[in-house]
Amino acid sequence: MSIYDTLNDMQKEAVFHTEGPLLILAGAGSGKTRVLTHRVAYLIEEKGVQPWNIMAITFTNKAAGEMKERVQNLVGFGSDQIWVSTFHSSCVRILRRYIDRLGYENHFTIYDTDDQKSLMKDVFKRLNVDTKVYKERNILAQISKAKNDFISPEQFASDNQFDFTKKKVVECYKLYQELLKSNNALDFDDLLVKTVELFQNNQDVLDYYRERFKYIMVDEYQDTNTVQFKFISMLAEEHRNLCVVGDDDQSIYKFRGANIKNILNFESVFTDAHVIKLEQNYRSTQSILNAANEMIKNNTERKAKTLWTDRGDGEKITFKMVDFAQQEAVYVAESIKKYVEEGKNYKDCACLYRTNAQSRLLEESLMRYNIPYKIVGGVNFYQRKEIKDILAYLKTVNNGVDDLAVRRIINVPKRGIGSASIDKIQEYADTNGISFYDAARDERCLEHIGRSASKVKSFVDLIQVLRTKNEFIKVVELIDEVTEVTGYIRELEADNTDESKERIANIEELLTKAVDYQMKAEEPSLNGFLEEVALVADIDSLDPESDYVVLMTVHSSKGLEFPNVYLCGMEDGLFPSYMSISSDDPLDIEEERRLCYVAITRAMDTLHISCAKQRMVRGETQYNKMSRFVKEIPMELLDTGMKKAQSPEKEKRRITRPTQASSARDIINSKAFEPRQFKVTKLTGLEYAEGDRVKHIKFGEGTVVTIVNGGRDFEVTVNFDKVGVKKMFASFAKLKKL
DNA sequence: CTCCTTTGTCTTTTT
DNA sequence: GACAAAGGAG
Repeated sequence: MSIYDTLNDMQKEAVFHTEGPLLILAGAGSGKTRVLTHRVAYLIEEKGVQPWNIMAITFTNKAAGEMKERVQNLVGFGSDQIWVSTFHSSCVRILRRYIDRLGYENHFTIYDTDDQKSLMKDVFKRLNVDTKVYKERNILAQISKAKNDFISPEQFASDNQFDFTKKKVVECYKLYQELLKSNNALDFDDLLVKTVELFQNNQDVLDYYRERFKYIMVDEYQDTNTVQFKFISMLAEEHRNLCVVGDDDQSIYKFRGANIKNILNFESVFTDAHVIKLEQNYRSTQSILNAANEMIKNNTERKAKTLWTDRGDGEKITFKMVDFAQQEAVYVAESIKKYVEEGKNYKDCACLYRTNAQSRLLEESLMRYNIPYKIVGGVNFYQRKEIKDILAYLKTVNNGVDDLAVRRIINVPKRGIGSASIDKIQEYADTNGISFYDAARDERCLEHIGRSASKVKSFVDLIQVLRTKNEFIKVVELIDEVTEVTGYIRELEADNTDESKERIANIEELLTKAVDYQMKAEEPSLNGFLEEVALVADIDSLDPESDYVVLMTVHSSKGLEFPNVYLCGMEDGLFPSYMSISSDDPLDIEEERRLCYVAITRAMDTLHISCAKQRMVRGETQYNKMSRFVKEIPMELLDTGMKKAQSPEKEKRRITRPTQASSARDIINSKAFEPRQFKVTKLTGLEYAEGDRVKHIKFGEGTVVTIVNGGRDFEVTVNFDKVGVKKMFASFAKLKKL
């Protein structure tokens, strides 16, 4: 009996095939992580491969951590020598050692999206770009696309030399790169690009890593882009032991430059590649798989596969259509409540949606029902103002070359250094070819700026003191020092609002993370901390120990599984998104369908699909049809909740019931559970009485005729001047007394 | 220089 | 509808 006996035949084949290129087409839930971990174990224990000769690349830090842990359980000895990490952190590790060969300093900083945007703003200013014509986001997207395809600014220029619309973009790309370099910074895409450049120009470095990584494995291969492909194929070229695992049906990151051809054409690039399909699913019921299979069949660009399981049919998929988006949220909350009352756990439930904006309604509803929840994604912890401010201080202390960071905090908290002074310092820096911080330190520069000079001086002194201290103290203490000396915390405390309290809590959270880092890291350093912080995704913070419902986008849910899944907002225009419907490229819809496939296959036991006829999007009401994807699921797999109705008469009634009333009822019901801490207008005691003049948002002004206490809510009858008598629920009508 | 109001953009998804 | 950026008043 060996550890490999638990694998099925196909999985075994994948594990035992260790030499040469291997493509594993692993359907959702087919145990690909098991295969990967067992393969690592097999390499070490049966093939005598040294652990440090193995590299495994995953998509998220979380996946990397999980894989490490599972390998550890299988192998035990030496597993910490295996290089298990994401593309980005692998590259950072390599670049920290060798990037000086490309003329950067080894302690470079990593720019996130916000930093990129500010830098691009700077570029626009310097190039006199009309912000009415060009958008930072748009230009950055084009640059990112170029980088993902490994196109340098020069190449990009010559590719587009006859395209006048691209002329500005070309200039921006060039200057953007120059500024990044002078700030000693790399953006996310650069991490890959620079590593590949490093390999191309330094044979010795490439040889070193080729020798080191004799066996390479890549997870989520369908989401790799061209640079990433270059990166791994360069590394694997000599030993050719490249094993990639992926599912073309789960390729959902085209917008980020993922090249689905990497997986579809793997066999034509590596002609001797062995291909293995894993189609047995160990996660979901057959009903769920059937739904997923039937839907994904509608895609043209895919390698045919059909998932199956021996788990049995299981329950049908519930489908619920409601009138208003609010009701959908209530429905989900009630359903979760029932689920938990059956003795099950919150943490087994997940609410998935297409866009982050949808989380709000769900959040409010879950709150009312006292259901613990956690939102993944949205505004990333590290994107919050206070966190970015503190980190900018740390960056400035660590590396005064990052102009963005310095400019961000030179007047935070306010110390009387306005934009005029900042501009002057920048000007001085530019003309003398030095960094912003060095300019601020320069006596001669300060002469130009008059009154604020002393203030700039004291800022510089502050940083210098922190720098000196940094030599002796830990990261945690440095953060404490920063928040203390600058008066950052004091200012927030003085504010004493809910918001400022939350900010302080966030800063404390950052301190916890720093302590965490301090204990975990082999050689803790300020630089190391900043680096780790730059590469974490929100999904990495999911804690399997605590019991809460998880809310996230379908994108974030990739690679996860939950016994009970709610798929919300299944409406045409939302999912599939309006963008993909109106696109002239039919492949855009296919990408959405794959996304939907990912969503459905997250579910293990039960899946609930819901949609609303009416919903507010971007401040305007939208009326959407049920998603076309739902229609692609065979009816017999769906439980619409209609069956129990005995007579067709009854059926008809529930459909034609006035929408306002039913929606009001749901909202009232939801309020019955409302714990005290939430600010919702109390139902007892209306601000108006019979005979009062009131105003309704839609019907205009009118006179209250009667108010009837209907138990949970008041039923108000109003005679409106323009539209006549209307009956409505008080909590829903939101009448204002005049 | 700071604070307040107005205006505009966003919403598709993220390492 | 929410939030950031820009513009104007003090």
